[in-house]
Amino acid sequence: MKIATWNVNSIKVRLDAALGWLQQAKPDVVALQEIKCVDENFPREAFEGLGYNCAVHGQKTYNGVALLSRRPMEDVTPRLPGNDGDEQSRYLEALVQGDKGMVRVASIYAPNGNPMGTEKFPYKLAWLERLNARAKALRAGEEPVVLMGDYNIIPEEKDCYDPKAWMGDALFQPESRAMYRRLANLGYTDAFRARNALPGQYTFWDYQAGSWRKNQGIRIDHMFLSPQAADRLKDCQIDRDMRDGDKPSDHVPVWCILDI
DNA sequence: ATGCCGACAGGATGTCGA
Repeated sequence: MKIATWNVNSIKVRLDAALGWLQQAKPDVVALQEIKCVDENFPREAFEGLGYNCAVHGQKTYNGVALLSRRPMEDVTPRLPGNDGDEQSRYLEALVQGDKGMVRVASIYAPNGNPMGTEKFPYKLAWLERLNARAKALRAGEEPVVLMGDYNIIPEEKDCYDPKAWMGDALFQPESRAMYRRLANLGYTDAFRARNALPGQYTFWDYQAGSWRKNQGIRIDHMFLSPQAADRLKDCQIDRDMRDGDKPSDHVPVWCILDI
């Protein structure tokens, strides 16, 4: 089973690129982030035309997450528990049937947290705290779980082109990096790092300053696997070529193969 | 030190992203 995550930075602008990528990459399940549209405006028919079911937790202008799946989805649940007053659409969970068993998946768009010194950074940490609690509850179920998306966390120095340039940024604060480690300490595996230890493996390159041309990127899109999912991990890679296409997103897809 | 680019809402240009 091939499972992928991609921050598309507007599904409206990225629709043609997404349809082309789906036909070439042929994932079974896809988590999308930053769809930037309300549920009614999500281009369901286009994805259904390629054989995908859609689950959408949208929002006007900002944020918005979705799940695509060839197999029907069950237990479709938007929002992270822990703060009913949080209006931002950043989390969507569902249960999917594989050939050999079930897998629970979540599309995650963690807050950016910049600029430092504003309320945005505490909001980021509080949101990640809620994600940690959900991850802990799911781990207790001892089932295959994939928590994937844009975490807005640079885990280590080798995950960015110039650590000094990111020192003052919310994505590289010790508190942010600690939240990544806490997921690992719960028993979740960073699927990409389980397969590839090299530095310079990025998932995001800024539109500005020729970042892509100079390969000045960061790795912030992650797939965290519960122990039962990690046991079945066969491969995990970054579709970096997608940064080269026509009207590219600033993020590229990350995918893994699970024997499920 | 800041903007660079791109998307959005709306109909000019400010907000946001990372």
